[in-house]
Amino acid sequence: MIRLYNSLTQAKEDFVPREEGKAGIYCCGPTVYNLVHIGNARPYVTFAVLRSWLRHRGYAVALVENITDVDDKIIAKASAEGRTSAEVAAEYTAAYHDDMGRLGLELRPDVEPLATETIPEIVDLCRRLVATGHAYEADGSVYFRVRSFPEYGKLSRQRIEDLEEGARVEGEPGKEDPLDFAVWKAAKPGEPAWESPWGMGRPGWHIECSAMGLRYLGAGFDVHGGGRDLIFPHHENEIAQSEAAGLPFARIWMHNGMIRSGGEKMAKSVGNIFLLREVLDRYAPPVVLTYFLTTHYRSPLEFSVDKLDEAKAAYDRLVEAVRTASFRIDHPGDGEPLRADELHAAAAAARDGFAAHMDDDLNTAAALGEVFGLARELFRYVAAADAAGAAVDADALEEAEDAIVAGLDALLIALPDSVSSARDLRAAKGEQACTTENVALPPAARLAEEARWDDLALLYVERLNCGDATYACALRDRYRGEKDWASADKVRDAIQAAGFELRDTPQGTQVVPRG
RNA sequence: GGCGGCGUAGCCAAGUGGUAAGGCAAGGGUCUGCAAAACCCUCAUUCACCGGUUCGACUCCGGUCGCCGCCUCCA
Repeated sequence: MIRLYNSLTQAKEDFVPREEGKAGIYCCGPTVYNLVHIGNARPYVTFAVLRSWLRHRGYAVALVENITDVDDKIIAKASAEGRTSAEVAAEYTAAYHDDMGRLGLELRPDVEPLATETIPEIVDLCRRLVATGHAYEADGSVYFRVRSFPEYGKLSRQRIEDLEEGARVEGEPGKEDPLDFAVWKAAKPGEPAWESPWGMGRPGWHIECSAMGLRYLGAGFDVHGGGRDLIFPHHENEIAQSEAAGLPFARIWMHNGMIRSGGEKMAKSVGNIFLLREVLDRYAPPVVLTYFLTTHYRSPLEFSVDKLDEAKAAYDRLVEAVRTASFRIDHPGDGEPLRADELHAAAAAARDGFAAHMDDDLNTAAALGEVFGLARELFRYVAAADAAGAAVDADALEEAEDAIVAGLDALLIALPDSVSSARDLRAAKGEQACTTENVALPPAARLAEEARWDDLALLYVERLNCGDATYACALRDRYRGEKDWASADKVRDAIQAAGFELRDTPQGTQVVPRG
C-alpha cells in the first residue's frame, strides 16, 4: 500500500485513488517569463518520480503540468522589451522544454496544457462562481468573494481574521474585501485579451490551475503537487475557486520543500538563483537527479557545488557497481564459483526495502540507501571471490545488478550509455560487429584464442580510434601474462589516450569510458 | 503577530516507542609490476537544550533556544 503525506490533513494517508487502478496528478508548472532555475526543477522531478513509482505499482497514471503563458509578469516583461506577451511566452516555453528536457525525456508530463488554450473553461468557471454568488463583477473584472467560502483557509490553516490583519491593501478599488482575489481581469489597452461576459479580459491570479486540473483530470482528482511556497495563496485559492463552484478539487496535496542557497530560499526576488541550464552544463542529468533524490522531497535542500560533487561521487559508485557486475558476468573466471547465498539474499532484501521505502511517502533517500547497501554487498562478494581465487556466480551478480538498475530506473536516474549498452548487448547475447573499412574482423577473443598476437598488435590502435578497446585489452593481457611491462604499459597509454580508464581484474583488463 | 516546518557524526542524510541506514570526507591496512577500482578497520554510549510519561524515547507530552518557509510574485 502506498502512503502519501497529505498537506490537507497533515498526515500520511493510504493512497486510495478515485478510480481503481488509475491515478491523476496535477503539478503546478512554470509561468513562462524567465529561465527556470534549479528550484523549479524540484517539483518537476518529484512528481515525475511519483508517477514513475505509481506506474511501477501498476497504476495507469496521468501527470498534468500546466504552463501559464498569460500573466502580469509576462506582460510586464513584454512591455519592457517592446515585444508582445505571446512572443515572450513562446520564448520561455521553448527554453523551459529545452532545459527540463535535458533532465530526461521520460520525466516529461503526459499533458502540458497552456493557460491560453483553456480560456473557455476559465470563463465558464468564472461564470459559475458569479451565478452562485461566490464571485462578483466590478469594472470588467471578476473577484472571488473569499468570505462566501466557509472552508477558506483549510489548506494553509489560516483564519480569515488573521489574514485580514496582515493583508496589504490592494490597489483595486472594485474589491468588496481586501482578501478577495481576481479570477478575471479586465484588459488594459495593449494587453492580451479574450472575450467574456464581462468584456475583454484575461484570467486572473490562479484560476488557470483550477480550470486545467479539472479539465484534464476531472473533479475530485487524486494528487495536486507543487512547492510549499504555493500553499498560500495559490493553492488555497485554487481550492476555493473550484469547490465554491461545486467541483471537488484535489484530494491529496503534496508539497515539496524549497531549494535554498546561502541558507535562504532560492528565489528570483532574492537574487540567489542558479539556472537549471547552468547546473546541467556542469553536471550530468543523473547526477542532478541523484542530488535531488538523496533528500526526502518534503525537506529543504541546500544548493551548493559541494553537494553536487557529492552526488556525483555517489552516482559514480552505483555506476561502478553495475560496471563491475557487467564485466564479471561476462568474465566469471574459471573453476567453481564462490557461493553467493548472501548476495542473493541481499538483492532480495534490497528490492523489498526499496519498495517499502518508496511506498512510504516516496522516501527516495532511504530507497537509494538500499541500493547503495546492495552495491556494497556486490563489491564485497567480488572482492571475496578474488581473494579466494574463485570464479564469481554470474547469476547472483546478475540478480544484484538487476536490482540496482531497477532501483535507478524507478527513480529515473539513467545509466551512462556505455553501461546500459553493455547490458543491452548481453541481453541480446550478440557479438559486437567489428568492421574496419567494411571488412568484417574477427572478435578480439578469437584472435587471442588463436594466438594471432601480430594481428592484434597491427590492429589495436586503429580499433581504439573506432572506440573499440577489445583488441588493445587482449593484447595488453598477453603482455602482462609475459610480464612484458614495457609493452603492456605502451598499450595502456594508448588505451588511456583513447579516452578509457583501466581496471585490472583477475580476468583481465576492464576498460571504462572516462568522464 | 498568525500559520507551518526543521534542529541526528567533520559535511550531507534516513529513521520516529525497543536500543542510531546510507553517501561524502578523513586516518590506518589489504590486494596490485605500476596505476585505477574495490575490500577491511576506525569515525554519534548518542540524536539542539530542559523537564515529564514509559520496563524502555532520537522517537510520545510540556517548555526553552536556534534556524527556515508562508502570510506579497515565488517551485
